[in-house]
Amino acid sequence: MEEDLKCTVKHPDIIKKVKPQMPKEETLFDIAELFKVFGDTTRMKIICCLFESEMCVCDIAELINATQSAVSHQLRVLKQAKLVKYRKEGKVVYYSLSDRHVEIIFNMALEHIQEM
Amino acid sequence: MEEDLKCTVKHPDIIKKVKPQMPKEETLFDIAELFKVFGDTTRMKIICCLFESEMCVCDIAELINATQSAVSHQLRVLKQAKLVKYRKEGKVVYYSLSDRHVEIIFNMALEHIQEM
DNA sequence: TTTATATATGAATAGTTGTTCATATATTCA
DNA sequence: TGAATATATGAACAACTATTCATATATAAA
Repeated sequence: MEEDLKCTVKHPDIIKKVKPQMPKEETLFDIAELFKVFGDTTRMKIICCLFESEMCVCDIAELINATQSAVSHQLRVLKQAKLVKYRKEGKVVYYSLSDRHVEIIFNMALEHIQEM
Repeated sequence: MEEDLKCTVKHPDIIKKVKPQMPKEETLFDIAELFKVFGDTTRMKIICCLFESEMCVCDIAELINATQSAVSHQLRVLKQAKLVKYRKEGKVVYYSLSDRHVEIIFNMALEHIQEM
């Protein structure tokens, strides 16, 4: 039941300077939530499909070799994060990226990966 | 034990066009892994601390109000993802961002959040 | 209205992950 | 050498998440 030993602060001046520059707790939470959505291979694949054009659920499933159900569940997550939008045409639902940010964020990560 | 019903492909032409443009499985996996690292509030806070200047473990812990142990564990994750680097000075270990990409990716996400 | 098909969704499960606690290691100083 | 301090790390646990299976809903066509 030992508490985690606290080290003593080394640079109170730096802490004092950095503290007010930190984004709000809520903002950091939202950003982490957004990245969480990107942080899954299935969702990443879905996003990549949509770089080219809108696509319906069953074509996505076929393309990334996943079940319709899995794709549908993940599309819901992407929809909630406002990363994709959709339109219905009869029975078929077409999904597409909701804005260009998604691709920019993706490419930035790709660059980082490739430099490592 | 019913298999997930497969829908029939709607647009074989689109699939044929998109398929070769998809990044390699391995690349997508790596990118998702990278985003996973960003997808945690504690790690996000640590990263934000380091935008301003290098910082030692106990100052980070104090600044984001977390235990030394939690910070240390998360710094290891960030280190493994090559998002931070460190230098040792006696007992004290100073961490800093390993490149500017981190800040760019962060800002892109911030923009996305703020437009929603 | 019945049948077939596209998509969505609830529940269960297995796997993953973050924190905590306890302790190890490394370094400095007396 | 011994005490104090900074950091790292292993194990355990709780919380979360992605997939699967089963089924519901919605639309179209016969």
